[in-house]
Amino acid sequence: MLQWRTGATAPFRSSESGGGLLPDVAKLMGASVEFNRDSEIFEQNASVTSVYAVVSGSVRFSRLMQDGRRQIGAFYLPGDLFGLESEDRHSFAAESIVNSRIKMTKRGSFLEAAWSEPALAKKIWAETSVHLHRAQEHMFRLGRTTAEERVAAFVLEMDWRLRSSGLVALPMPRRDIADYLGLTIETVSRIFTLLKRQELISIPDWRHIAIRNRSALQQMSDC
Amino acid sequence: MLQWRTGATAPFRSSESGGGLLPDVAKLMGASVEFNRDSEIFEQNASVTSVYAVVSGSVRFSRLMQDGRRQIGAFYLPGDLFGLESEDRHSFAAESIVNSRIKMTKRGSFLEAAWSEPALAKKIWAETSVHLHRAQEHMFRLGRTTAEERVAAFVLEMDWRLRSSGLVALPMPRRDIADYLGLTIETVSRIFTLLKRQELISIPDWRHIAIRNRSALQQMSDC
DNA sequence: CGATTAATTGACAAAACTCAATACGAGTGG
DNA sequence: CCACTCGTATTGAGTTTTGTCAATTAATCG
Repeated sequence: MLQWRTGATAPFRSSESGGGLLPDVAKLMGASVEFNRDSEIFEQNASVTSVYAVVSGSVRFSRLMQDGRRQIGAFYLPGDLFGLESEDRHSFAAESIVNSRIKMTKRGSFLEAAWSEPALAKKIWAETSVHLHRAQEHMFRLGRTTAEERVAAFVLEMDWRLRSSGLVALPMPRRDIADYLGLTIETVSRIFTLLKRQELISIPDWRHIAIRNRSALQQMSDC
Repeated sequence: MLQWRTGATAPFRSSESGGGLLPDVAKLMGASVEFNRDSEIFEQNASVTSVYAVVSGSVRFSRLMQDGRRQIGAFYLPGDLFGLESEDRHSFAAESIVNSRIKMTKRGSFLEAAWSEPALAKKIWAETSVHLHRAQEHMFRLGRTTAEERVAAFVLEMDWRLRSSGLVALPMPRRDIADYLGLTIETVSRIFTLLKRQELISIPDWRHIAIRNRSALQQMSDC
């Protein structure tokens, strides 16, 4: 069976801060572990023990309510560091969406190493700051944009973050997309169909979106 | 004229991480400056120059779209540090909601001091991590909860963060509440009226909310 | 090739939004 | 001190967007 991978086993790279962030940090990470599709990396409310980095595959960072409503706070893709939190407990869970290779290190030793060297301390902080920045962007989307704008932005975000210039191989099912965008799967599906009819995208199969009119998508998603 | 203040001029305190975070950081901050009601502390897209701390008053952290839609990403209240970002440009603006006293320091010197001392570096990171945590909480609210749940959570959040056990003096108008919660002012107003009719709160005047049934509010807002 | 899971489509319902009217309150001037 | 004005909040009526529930279609996996 062909293992599903989101892009190649990419070298570490920070998506927003222009490269060069993670190579140093990567030295602090331990050996990599394979997580199967849909397996839990850490549970919601579990105590924080480790820091993680995605080598290949992809991870959803999600939070569940008692009644089953779920919000995905982020997707972690190859090159992303995650689980780097100062709190004692995770307020979101992390699950591998597909078979994924994840590097792990105990948080304590990771941080001790980090604080001992100013340049590294700065990078750890900058990484957290990037995550904060992304969370704020996403918050903005969830608060103030239409379903159409969210889906358009999602396609562009995935294209950018997976570095898949034009043909996006989505590692996640519609359910995850919906829970990320604060919509239902039905709405996501309808908007995909709409964008297809407007010839902004095409959908060769469920897991691929091809961008056919990038500037129109950008205009639609622009904030 | 009586100046509007959100609680007393409180000593620094970190809301989530149990106190003791900011006293050390406060030493790094410069002199305080008074910002008038509705004045801009930094603009959206402005380059990042400084780090700020609220001494008294309150600040909204907001982002505007071309067509006028606005999302408030956070409210900063006495004791909060803000503007601590690794990016070069602000993607949100910061404006004082009421007359506010703000301490400021150049980011460069602040960070240099921080990195030179591991304990301090750790606190700076932890502070950013707290902001990240709040952003994720808020993201969850915006994505997956009803108007009623958002408003209930808002009242409790303000009560907690302003340490106003039961009688909340809201520093911000309905427009800001709405833009924070991703709703319209009409919806916020209707929900306040609803909560009042259910006797969960009372509204002595526009700027005050009295909590009358805390556990019911908690249940309503609970995630 | 059939069974199972995931995605799409359709019809209808509900939540929140828009636009308009009204009420309230703070501040100002008579 | 009272009346007037202006900004803000509330309330109401009707619309829109998105959600819900059900049926159908398309992939995937034995």
